[in-house]
Amino acid sequence: MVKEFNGFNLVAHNCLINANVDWGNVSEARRLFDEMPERNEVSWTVLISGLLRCGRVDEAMWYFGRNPFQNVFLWTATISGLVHNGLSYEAMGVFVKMLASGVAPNDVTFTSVVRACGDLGDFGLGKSVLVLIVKFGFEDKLSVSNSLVSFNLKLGNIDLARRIFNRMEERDVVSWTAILDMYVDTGDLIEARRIFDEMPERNEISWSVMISRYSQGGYSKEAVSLFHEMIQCGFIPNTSCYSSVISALASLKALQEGKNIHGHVLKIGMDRDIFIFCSLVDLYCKSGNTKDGRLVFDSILEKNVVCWNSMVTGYSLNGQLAEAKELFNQIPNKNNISWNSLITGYIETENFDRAFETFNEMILSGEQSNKSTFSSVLKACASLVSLEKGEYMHAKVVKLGFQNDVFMGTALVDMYAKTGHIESSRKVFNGMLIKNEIAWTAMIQGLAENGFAEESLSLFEEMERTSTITPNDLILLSVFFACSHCGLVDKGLFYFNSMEKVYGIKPSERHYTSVVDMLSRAGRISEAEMFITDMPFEPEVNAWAALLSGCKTYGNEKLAEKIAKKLSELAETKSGGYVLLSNIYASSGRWLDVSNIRKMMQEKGVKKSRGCSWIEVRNRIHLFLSQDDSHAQSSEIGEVLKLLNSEMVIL
DNA sequence: GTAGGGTTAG
Repeated sequence: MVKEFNGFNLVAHNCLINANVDWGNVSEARRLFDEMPERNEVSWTVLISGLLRCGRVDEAMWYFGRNPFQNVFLWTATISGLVHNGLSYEAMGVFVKMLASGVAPNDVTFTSVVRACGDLGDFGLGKSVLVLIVKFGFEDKLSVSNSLVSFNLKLGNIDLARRIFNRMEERDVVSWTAILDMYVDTGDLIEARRIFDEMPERNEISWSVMISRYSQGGYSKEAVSLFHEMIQCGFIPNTSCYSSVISALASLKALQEGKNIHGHVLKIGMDRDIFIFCSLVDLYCKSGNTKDGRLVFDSILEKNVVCWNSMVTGYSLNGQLAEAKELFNQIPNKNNISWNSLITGYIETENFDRAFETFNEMILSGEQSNKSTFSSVLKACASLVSLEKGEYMHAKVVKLGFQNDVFMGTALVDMYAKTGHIESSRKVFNGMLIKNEIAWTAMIQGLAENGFAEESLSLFEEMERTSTITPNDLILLSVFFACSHCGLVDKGLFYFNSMEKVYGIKPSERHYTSVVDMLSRAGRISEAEMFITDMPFEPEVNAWAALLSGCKTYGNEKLAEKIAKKLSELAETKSGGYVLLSNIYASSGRWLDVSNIRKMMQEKGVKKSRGCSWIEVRNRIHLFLSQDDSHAQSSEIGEVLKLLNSEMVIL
């Protein structure tokens, strides 16, 4: 029996309110509700949950306070709505009031309440709720068990989550997806994939979990191929899948395929999803196309801070720092990622002064610097060889409690190594709780480049003995460098020969050059010559230079002449060739040849990067370029230099 | 009225 009043129908009216909320017409929904001569509990529930769904919390709570009805639906709708708006604390408050009012919670109430406990990260609270769940008899409800599994996963109680999962009599796609996410979270993507393949049922969310985690974990190719598989299996990808796969394509710089998906997304009308659009901005920018990235960015109607950051990063990555800075200034609600993006951009373009300036501004603005900030800024200290700044940053890292982070440790190891303080470097390295491949690389490389060849090699051997890490191309380069500098040629050759067979790494030009250097330094000139001619690709200019320097040390005039000729041919095509050749002539006192080459370079318009050095005095970097006296005190410095020269005694 | 998923920086 439908109740009629004033020619209106109460049930139909409630439906109309709901429909208006769904269409985003919240004001109309409110008007309809306010003008109703009579309302039942459904009217109140529909309006309040609708307002909460649209994020209009204050209005919703205003109505909630005036609602005359007592029923579990209304309480539950309000609790879940608050949780959805990130107001878990308030949600728990409503739950407590609900219990006090005498209305009994049901299974749906508990799923929301457990989620609130998870969002609050409060294990004790969760345990108290569990007591209530048992008291009301919902512990075996599938949805409640699922929420308990997720709660424990979120708080890191993996064993407990697993136990609840194993104890469940009934499992659905949600349970399986939660447990899949557990393996994904612990970084065991292989086990995660096994679970995924064996799941009795999959929906688009299970697919999206697997795809997004492949994408986030840097397994871009796997993400893309799983996406294709998903479509072949007849599933319709949701927005999450699209944003993840676009992000993976961005990492792969697969512009064409990304464009195809862009077109498809527009066609099916997913053109309002901010996640997809952030990834699209990233796609175009990572492929070097900031213009199109900007077009996509400008087309986003309601920009959030993430898409602003994507665009700033895009400009930064492509060296367009002026554009990056301009856009950065316009961000209405910057977060620390915005700052980090700009700082990284300055560092990548070697604008270290600007990087530090921006870092200081960041601190002054009250923005929290995080681990990423320091990992960038420490890199800048390393590039500037600025120990003073580096130590200052180290102190800040310790003060903020970041010192046990593997990224921090690695950045510090590298900074101390690059500034020549290998002892501090070792100290940081030894104190690191977790050492990954990059940390080992930094330390082995640091030792080798600071002349501690034996130590570098023994650390490499220690890594092989004590860790599961397999050497990468950079580590091997350092190993060759070390072998070369302590005359362990045969050892170096042994590792070179193991590269492909044992470690599965194809030697690059730089590895070959390193071996040429190793042989030349040891005086095994003919072997070096043979090696260079047998290389599978065109040798680097540096390889010839290494051989030439060996010839000179060991007095092989004939070969030296041949190489010099070869080098002058190469100089025609390779940009660094002229510079190298002129240096070689200079070192053997052939000044006429040197000046000829310089002339040739000028005529051909070849740019030589200028010689450059700097010192740090009282926390300021003083930069000096060759043939340039723009330093403010250059004339005084020149005078002092003259004085020092006159005082020098030639022995 | 419910539980599981997504975008940016190192």
